Amino acid sequence: MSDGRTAQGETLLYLTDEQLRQGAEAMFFAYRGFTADPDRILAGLSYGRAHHRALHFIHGAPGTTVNNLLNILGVTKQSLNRVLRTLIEDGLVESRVGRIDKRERHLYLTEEGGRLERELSDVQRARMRAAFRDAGPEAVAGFRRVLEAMMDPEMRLQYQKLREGRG
Amino acid sequence: MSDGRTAQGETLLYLTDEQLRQGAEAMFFAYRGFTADPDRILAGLSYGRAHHRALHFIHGAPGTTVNNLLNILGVTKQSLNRVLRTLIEDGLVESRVGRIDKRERHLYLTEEGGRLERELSDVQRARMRAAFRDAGPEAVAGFRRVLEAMMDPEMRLQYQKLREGRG
DNA sequence: CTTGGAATGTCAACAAGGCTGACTTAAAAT
DNA sequence: ATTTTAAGTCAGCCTTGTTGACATTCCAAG
Repeated sequence: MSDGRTAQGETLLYLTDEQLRQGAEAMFFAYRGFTADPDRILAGLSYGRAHHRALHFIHGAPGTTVNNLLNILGVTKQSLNRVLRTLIEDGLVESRVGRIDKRERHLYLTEEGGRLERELSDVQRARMRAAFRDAGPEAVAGFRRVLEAMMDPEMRLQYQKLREGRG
Repeated sequence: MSDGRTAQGETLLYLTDEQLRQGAEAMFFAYRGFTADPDRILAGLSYGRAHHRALHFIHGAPGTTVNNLLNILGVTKQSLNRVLRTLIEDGLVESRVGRIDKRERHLYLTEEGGRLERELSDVQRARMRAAFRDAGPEAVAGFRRVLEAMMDPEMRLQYQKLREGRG
């Protein structure tokens, strides 16, 4: 309907509205699965998905500033601050004043914060590992190529920067 | 780290913790992109993502019951009811009492509801179409294989049932 | 026919986690 | 000296999820 030349051959068959619709539903259901396991753990503490995301990215880029984290997460500072404050109060995250620029706060996981981050990412990785194993290496390459193409350009930059920063 | 045999060869290289970590981040950033365009439209209308999801699945399975929708969306009936009520009040969704079982309510999009659903899915499909086109058919096949493997088994059943129901 | 259970709807209360707007403090940059 | 930036804070609002309690309607089994 939207481009009117779906029967042109195999090369375009995967771009029919029905295929795109299935892709959207796959994203919806898969994302639910993706977050389900960490969510179960977090429900027992008094934390949520937002805390998990903060722990995840602080773990991945120790010493990151609040502003940098803000850009990665794409939320307001008020929203992030609420989450960050509880994590600092509970001793999961440490906030150090910058040496070069003393306005900045650099964020690090404490030992306890590292433990929770690991617990959360372990269950999430377990599911992803199983999915990757089931689907095979070529499917995984395609999975990543499509997801990267689906990101907003700015988010794609953030994503690539994180990858480079770790190798 | 978690399984200790990452250097065994190419076949397992894609299962390193770092690869899984990147997969998780790709999911996070891509899902943001996936929802960004419909969210922008909804923000102007006093509706949210929950309304979009309801419209989407009613469109895809006209006449579905409330209970069926509940299972697909995975939320409580109270939560769905709040969303559904506003959509019905605003004339976007019609709720018909079942003929065979009069306890059931069958849900249909009105003309206006269909219009909004199309507007939302058009922008979402546009992004997905571009991503699929950039990534290529084989990547798309892999994308779907991995997402399907990532779902909870019950959700995978729902997903497959929806696919069958439409061909 | 009565009763139990299922499907639906509704009310109230609550929490997480988004948002805006206004404002402060400290430090860097101009 | 002034302006801008980074961070934090307070207050209030919205969406969307949750529980729990309860009413209604209706099918089906006893």
